[in-house]
Amino acid sequence: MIAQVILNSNAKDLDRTFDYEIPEEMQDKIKIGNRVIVPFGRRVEEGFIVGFVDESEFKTKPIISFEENEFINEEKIEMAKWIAKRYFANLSDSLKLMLPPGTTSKNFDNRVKEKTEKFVYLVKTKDEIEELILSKKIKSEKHIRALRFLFSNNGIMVSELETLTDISKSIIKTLERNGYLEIKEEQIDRNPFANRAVKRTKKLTLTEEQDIAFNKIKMNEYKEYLLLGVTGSGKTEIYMQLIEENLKNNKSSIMLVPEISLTPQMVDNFMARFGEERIALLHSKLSVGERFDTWNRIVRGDAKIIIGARSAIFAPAKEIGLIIIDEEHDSSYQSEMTPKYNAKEVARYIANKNNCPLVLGSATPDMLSYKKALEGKIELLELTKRANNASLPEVEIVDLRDELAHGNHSMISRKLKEEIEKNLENKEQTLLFLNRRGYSTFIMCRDCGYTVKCKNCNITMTYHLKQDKLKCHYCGYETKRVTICPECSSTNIRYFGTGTQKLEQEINKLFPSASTIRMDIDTVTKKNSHEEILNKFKNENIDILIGTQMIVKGHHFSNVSLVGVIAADSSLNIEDFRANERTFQLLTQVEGRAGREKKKGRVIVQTYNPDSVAIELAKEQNYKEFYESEVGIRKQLKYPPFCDIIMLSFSSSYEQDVINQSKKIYQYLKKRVIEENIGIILYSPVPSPIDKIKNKFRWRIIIKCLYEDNINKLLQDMLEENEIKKNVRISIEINPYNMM
DNA sequence: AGCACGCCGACT
DNA sequence: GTCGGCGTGCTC
Repeated sequence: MIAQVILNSNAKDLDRTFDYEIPEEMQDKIKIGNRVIVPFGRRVEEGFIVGFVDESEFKTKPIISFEENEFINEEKIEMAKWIAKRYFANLSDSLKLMLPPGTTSKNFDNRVKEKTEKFVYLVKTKDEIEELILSKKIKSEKHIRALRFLFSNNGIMVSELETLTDISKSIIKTLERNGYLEIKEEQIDRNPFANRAVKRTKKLTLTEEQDIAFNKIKMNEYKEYLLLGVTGSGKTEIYMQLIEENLKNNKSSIMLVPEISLTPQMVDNFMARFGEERIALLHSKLSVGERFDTWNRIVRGDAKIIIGARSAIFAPAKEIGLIIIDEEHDSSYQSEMTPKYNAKEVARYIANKNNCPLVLGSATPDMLSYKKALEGKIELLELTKRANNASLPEVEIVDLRDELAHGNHSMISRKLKEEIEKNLENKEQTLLFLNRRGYSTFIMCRDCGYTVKCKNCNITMTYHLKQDKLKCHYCGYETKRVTICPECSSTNIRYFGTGTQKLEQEINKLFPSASTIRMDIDTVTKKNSHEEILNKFKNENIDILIGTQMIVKGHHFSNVSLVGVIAADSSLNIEDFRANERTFQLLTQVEGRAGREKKKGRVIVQTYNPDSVAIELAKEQNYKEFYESEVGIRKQLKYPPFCDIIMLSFSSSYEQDVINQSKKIYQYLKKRVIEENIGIILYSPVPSPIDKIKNKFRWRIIIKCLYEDNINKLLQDMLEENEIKKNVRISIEINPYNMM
């Protein structure tokens, strides 16, 4: 017997099986999915057995060693093949999705131990690291890249030495030897959800609407449901009771939530209902060791309730009986890293194979989901009332053009100012939402129009007040503040646009006695500070919380009675066909934060486009009407939900190579499309909206079509039949959310 | 992806 | 003469 092995490598040339002889003593023990060590050329590689054949046309070498792997079986291999094909990824990369992240490595001895206790701190600030790199003391590109990667977590890297790759280890050791960084070992508890004592709760009585929805969902049958419910309508209670139902059948449930709403508050709810020991929580802040432990609890069947972000869909659950996707419209379900899979599509695949229901929940569904619901392909379940009888908040739209006309040039309209004052008087809390971080979003010379751009990326740099620096939000590059225009030497430099930092400053000036706290990526960095900020806001009764996206998802603030949206237009003016949809979704979410308990909430939405349909309809959370108004445009312009968008992205350090490569591919596609009369809309290659990021030039080809087997075949052929220059990277994404 | 082979220039 | 640059090709 011969074993077919997929090597643990992401090289394109190695994306196929290699045959190996099975030594006598392994014959009856070795199985599909086993992790093996094999000789390869004159080195040794790690891989996984994906099949057996009787004989091989190659002269085979024997497997060196094998190890049981509970996470991979024939089903998982089949799923990995499906993913590799559908999303144009390596089989090896797709297979890795089925393993706890960070547990594959070149060296067997490096693998994670079940309990990891020692952590390594590399104590240096990001500034010091950049300085070090600039000083040219470290010459190797590899070392620099590794350093940047290791320190991407805001200067302090926390990791378990055991889990680092050999290369990283040796780099760290070398750097330490030369005194460039310090290593400290310490034992800490890094899981924000560990050891939380929560009082157990019992299930609530469902409202009539909830009860109807709940009873329509049938277990043990593959079917898709769309739970459309206004914010605060009690979708979570339905999820919990479905999970309870599924537990009675002794089956596992997977619930996906956007990473950002995987908050301690939400988790407490589930732990209080089901008990910590039955829940497996998968989120990005878990260390490799913790993740490994959690996967083992799942594979052993100890934890039958799996809650996590996108990648939790690959958890090794035993007998899946229910999949829930909360906030199903959220962009985080589309992976931007290879394999660029969509968790909703994967969930559908898994639900189908396991013959179980798939429940999609949202107040503002993806237009495709709602279209399918209207067509009867998904069963629509509706919740139109808020569960605790709270009324929807009172929303007022303020026209900022009016403010300007009345000489108010500040970010806070007179109405919003008035309402904040009222709240301060009544000792109620206020939430201010602005979808931009930093201080000023761009810096321009008033005399010649010069704007400061990042030297690595073709975008404007954002000014950050606290560090007094300009930052690139794409690559993290920082530079000093510009006081003299490098083009015309003028000192008439102006800072335009506003971010959360400036807003905070302005609020402090306007309301000197009010206490404020800011939450955005710049203040949420360490493992717990997300929760710390929210706790502080709640417990210390801070008057005003200022923040970006992250304050709007899933939080429940009982004393917040006023929400201010500083600039509703910021998501309206982006160059993306989803601009209206995003604005509607965001506003609906934000408005849902106001007055979720007894008090009636007030929302002030500031905008320069008060007539925008998205803004107007979000006021009443009128999803259906919004859908009706938007669907016509989508149909006319051939956008989702009427067709799929395929984005072929080309990037390279050499501009001419990207251009030539994209043109060559375009010619190939055009020829095939004409010759074979394939019904797609193929656009010529153009530079991406941000045409340079991290010193890589970026071009793209957009295709509009229904993504079916023949299109997949066309693109697979394209990759196979065209010689692609080594320095050019091609990536294919189906229905990307980020079109920049 | 590694790693060796091999073909050319440069240098103790 | 040999050391070392990186283009090419192969790994079951």
